[in-house]
Amino acid sequence: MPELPEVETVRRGLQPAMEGARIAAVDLRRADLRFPFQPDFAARLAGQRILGLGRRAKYLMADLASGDVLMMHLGMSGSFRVGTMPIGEFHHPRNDELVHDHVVLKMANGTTVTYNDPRRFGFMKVVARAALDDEPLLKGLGPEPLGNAFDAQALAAACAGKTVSLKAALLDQRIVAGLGNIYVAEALYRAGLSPKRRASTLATRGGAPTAHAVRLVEAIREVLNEAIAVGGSTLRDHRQPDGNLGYFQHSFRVYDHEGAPCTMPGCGGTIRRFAQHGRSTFWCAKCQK
DNA sequence: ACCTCGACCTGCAAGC
DNA sequence: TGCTTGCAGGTCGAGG
Repeated sequence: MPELPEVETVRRGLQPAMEGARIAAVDLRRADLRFPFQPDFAARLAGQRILGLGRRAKYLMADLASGDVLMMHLGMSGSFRVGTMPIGEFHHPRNDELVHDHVVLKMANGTTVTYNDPRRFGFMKVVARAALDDEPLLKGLGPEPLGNAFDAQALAAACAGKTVSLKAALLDQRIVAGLGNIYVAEALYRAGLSPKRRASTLATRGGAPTAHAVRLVEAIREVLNEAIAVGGSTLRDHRQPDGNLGYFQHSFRVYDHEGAPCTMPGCGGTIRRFAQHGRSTFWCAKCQK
């Protein structure tokens, strides 16, 4: 799924249809996604005006006039459509994809916002805004990688003493929130750091950031900003709500590039793939140390 | 407390 | 052609 740049792209695409609009009714097409919908889920949405649509990590957060917040997570294969028109110039939904339309928000102005998720790893949940600080799903989340709280100091402190690999640390949403398998690979490559390196090597014994930590923070910020600027990455499942494809997949330098030559100037290595923590890691062993 | 691994689900592509 | 296998952008909870 959708990592931070894709979720942010979805947020921006949904904003015009959702912000300021009122939810007239909610059509729940099944009782559960990753877990069951709350019994009062639809009732708490019906009739509510959406004041704003935000994002925290990979969660979309719709602020409702009632004081509730609708949290939405796209899992691995979740996506939205606005309206009933075929989505975009590149893609027309097939009938067998419509069976995965699980939630339809019927807005008072007549438009519909449809959540589709074949694998159903995504979910939605309503939480009182006043209770957000105690929300278990948000509680342990680390800083936003594009926010002020995320810097080399913070990354080093979070990694200090960690015996896990750098790859595992960056995928850990408690350390930094929003990265996934693609952008971790791309950031580590740009920073010239091995995914196998121990996370603790980003900090000195005193816990201060090393030069590696500084480089990595810059690489993370850079790759996320570039991806957001072009609408995220489009793999087989994901597309923007307006149907347009993201373009960042054309800018992948290592992810899904097994066997390709390393493009770092003067490197001459080859991009390799191996399994790490049950997921594919792509990297160049020659220039990532 | 840490860390690893399996589980959750469907669809697609590659291999036989 | 059809079957089987492995893989996919995430995360949680059980177990070591």
